[in-house]
Amino acid sequence: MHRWSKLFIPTLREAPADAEVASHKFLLRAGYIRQLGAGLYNYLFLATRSLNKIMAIVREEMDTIGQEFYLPGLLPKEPWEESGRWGAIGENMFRLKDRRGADLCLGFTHEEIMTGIARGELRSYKQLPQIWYQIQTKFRDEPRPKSGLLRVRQFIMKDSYSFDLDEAGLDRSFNQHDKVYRAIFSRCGLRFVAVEADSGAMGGSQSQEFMVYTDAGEDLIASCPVCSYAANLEKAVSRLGPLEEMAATGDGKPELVHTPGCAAISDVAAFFKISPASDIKCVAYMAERGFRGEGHEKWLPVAVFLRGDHSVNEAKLLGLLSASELRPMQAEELAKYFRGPAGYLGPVGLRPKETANPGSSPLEFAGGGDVIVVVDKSLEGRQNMVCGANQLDYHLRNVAPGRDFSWTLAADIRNVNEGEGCPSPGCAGKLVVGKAVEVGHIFKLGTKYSNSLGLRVLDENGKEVTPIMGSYGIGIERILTAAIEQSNDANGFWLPVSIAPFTVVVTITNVADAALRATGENLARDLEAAGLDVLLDDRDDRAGVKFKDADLVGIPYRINVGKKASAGQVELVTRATSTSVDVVLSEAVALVKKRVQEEILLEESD
RNA sequence: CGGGGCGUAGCGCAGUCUGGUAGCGCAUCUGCUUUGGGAGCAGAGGGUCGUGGGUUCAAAUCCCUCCGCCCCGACCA
Repeated sequence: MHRWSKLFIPTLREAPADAEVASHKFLLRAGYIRQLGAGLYNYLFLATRSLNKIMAIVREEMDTIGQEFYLPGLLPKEPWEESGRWGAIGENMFRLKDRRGADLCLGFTHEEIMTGIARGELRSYKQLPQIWYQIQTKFRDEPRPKSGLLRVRQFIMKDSYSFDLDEAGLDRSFNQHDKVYRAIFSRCGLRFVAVEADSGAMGGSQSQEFMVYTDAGEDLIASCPVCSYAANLEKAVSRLGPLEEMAATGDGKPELVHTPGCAAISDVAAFFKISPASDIKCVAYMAERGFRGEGHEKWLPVAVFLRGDHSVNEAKLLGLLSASELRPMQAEELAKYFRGPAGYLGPVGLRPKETANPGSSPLEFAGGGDVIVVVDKSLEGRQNMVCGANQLDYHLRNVAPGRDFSWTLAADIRNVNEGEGCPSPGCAGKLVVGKAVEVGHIFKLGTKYSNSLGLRVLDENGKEVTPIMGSYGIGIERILTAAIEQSNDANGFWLPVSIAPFTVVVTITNVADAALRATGENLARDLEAAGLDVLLDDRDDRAGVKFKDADLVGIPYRINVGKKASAGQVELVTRATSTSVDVVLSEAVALVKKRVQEEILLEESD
């Protein structure tokens, strides 16, 4: 039996000053974790119990579709060179040398290693499909660790990898993961949503994230309250409402207008008495293609045009250009490519580069032209717009995209705004945007790794084929942090029974009273015999101290053994609702069991 | 890496501007009282003031170096 008096549960009355988000504060205060360094935490007793329960659920569910492995965290360079990621990943990978000077890294993710195993062993289509997974420590040299366990440099991940013969097989593996992930997060008591996600510059056809809404999260999610549409803002699209075009002036051709001091969109809109939606905003970037090392292309000029009331989504732009990095153009570059200053940039008169291979990825650009001109789709077909004239203090009006200027690419590169129309066909809902934390991600990889590492099997015709892969991740600590973020108050937090370090704490209000003590001991033993995880608070402290601690540390149920015990009664407190009921001592075990059972059923039915 | 902030007892902080005995609350230890919402009284322990250097009779305090941590921006579980 676990006796609080013998355990190391260092609770804090005050949170350390540098903890900002709720989960970070409470994990520290409740004695779950202690910080070792930036993005590095020691997990103490309670955290370890909770994480073990989470991993047990993950394992149980994953075992229904896959096989558990355990790979090294310390990895040689060679597989990463074969895939090209030794150079591509850059600073985010921890690198080291062994005593002989050989390059090694700390495991960041394991596509290369799993694919290497497959390459060495898989020979026939008859051996497919395979789903291999592991629960293992990952190391990432994050540019900025933050928010306690939410973003760290060492964390536990369940990662799995699927190998299939064809697209249909990949669909099955992907859907199996989708189903299993939903079961895992439900059983962990999370209120989550599955959203469409960006698959990044790496290609890949489909990508879905599992998100838990919380202000501590770093992602923005657009979702429709009417239908089931939900997407990461990096990927989200929307339907725009109808717009009234401005009337043309003069002969309807572009007309130069003196607009002194009107550098900002709001100034321009006020000057012309138009809505920002009728103004063309310009954002000028330099884009880097390829990655440092091989195949590196130097900075390319990119001019992005979109509606004045819209903003550029850099993730979409990166994907569109197959670029690895973006930075704003500097003043000399603006002068070179636009011959005009910031605030008065416009598309008219630019010479757009042409794409050498329209529609394919990665895009290549033909010679000729000065700058890659990207136009947001919402500008297509517009009339009589206002834009910068590429000279100080002048704008153009009566500008029609397509008639008065052309472009290299027209695509969706803007951020969705809250209130815009849901993109689902026939849906009239208006999108809402909320912050969320990512707890899982499932991803169709395609043949990137099987190709680069040379994984082939023979199909039924004896022909060599390249298996198609998926990769799938769950952040174990993030399940715990997300659970805390979604269930806390001023006094502490409460975890779902499934992942709480203990299910019930038996609080003996006064251990100096031998009768109370005996009652508490017996009750705790009976609860344990009934299969519950019990913590007996037998500390020689005042009742108030023990109540405060119990409220703090995330245990969902508490039984007070106190003044009514002599009358054969104890008190069952439900932390989530802060409500208590008196219960006859002899019925206490059954009641707790019933509550726990109900909660588990509720979570599993989500 | 760019920008902002911080580093003084286990935790939260004051002291730094204006150099001169290192302090407060909580926690800890001992004793007595108390015992259903972070007890009271009495006593005690605990500090290379992040590091290194400089200025000075004298540095937590002024100057420089380095290190660490937190927050805001580009990455991801």
